[in-house]
Amino acid sequence: MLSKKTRYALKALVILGKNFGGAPMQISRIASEEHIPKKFLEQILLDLRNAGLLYSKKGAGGGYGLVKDPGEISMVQVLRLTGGPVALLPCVSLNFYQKCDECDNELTCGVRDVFVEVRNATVKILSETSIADVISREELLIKNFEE
Amino acid sequence: MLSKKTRYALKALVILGKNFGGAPMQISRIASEEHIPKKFLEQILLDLRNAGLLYSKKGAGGGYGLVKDPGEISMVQVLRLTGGPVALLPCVSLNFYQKCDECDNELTCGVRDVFVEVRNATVKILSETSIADVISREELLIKNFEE
DNA sequence: AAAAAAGACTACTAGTTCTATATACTTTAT
DNA sequence: ATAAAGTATATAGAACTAGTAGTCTTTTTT
Repeated sequence: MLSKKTRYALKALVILGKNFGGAPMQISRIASEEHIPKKFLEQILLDLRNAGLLYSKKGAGGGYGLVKDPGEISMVQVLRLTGGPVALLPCVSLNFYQKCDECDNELTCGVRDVFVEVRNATVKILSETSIADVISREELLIKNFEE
Repeated sequence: MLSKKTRYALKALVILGKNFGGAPMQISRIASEEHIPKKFLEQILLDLRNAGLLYSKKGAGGGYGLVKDPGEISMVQVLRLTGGPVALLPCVSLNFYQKCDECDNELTCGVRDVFVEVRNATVKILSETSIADVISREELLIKNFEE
């Protein structure tokens, strides 16, 4: 399961993606539109800014905006930034690897082998999907929903 | 990430799968061979027994064994039994569904749409892979490893 | 220059979940 | 009878998560 932090980050990036090119957007606005606790969102956006995904502007009329085009930000990147390992086992994670201490030899572990496959499938989808893709999926869903 | 409970359950089922048809296997033996805390494993095996996957025999010479052929037990079944939702978002889970409270309309949520795809890919792999498959993968890995 | 708007940063707490252990009990084989 | 083994429940400790609070800094507006 993804943490709320990751979920909120994705939601925020989507709304900022829709706003890309416009004036910076305030934390409080994002928080209220997406029903995210404001103080929590502050921390998350700060992380995303420190990671170079967002710029920020202080003072009146300030706020946050995407640095890059939403098409250049992949979902997998967001998951990793916000601390969510993609893999289901630590011994299978590319970015948060940890040896399973109960395992004698992970190279011959059948369970691990299966979860390598799962991770590959997941990473494929999440690395091929950008924030821009999420936005266009959303538009499509809304269109179909209204019919 | 899967819980240790799920990991241990998978490991135990694999070793019991290798033993399928033989005499029941004691908890303490499984625990020591797989480096799993014995008391913790007790609880896990009990759950798997109550779910109908294992039989147990009390008293001297007792222990646990698989009820069904290892080819009939899928990995996804084990994950669900041991409480691990397969999906990365609660609103996407088939067996542990929960509404995302920050979401206005999940039918038009683009983020959710992507994670439905991820879940489908994961469930496909994990439902097509049985304990018997894990065992044969393991044999293959050992063969390749020894070369 | 003052005030207000907005983000930056750090610390903390409450709650939950996970992992593991402890204790007492029941059944079965010898 | 005794020992081997599973059954069942309770509980403790650790780690993590989510969220809150407070203070500081920067920028704009008046």
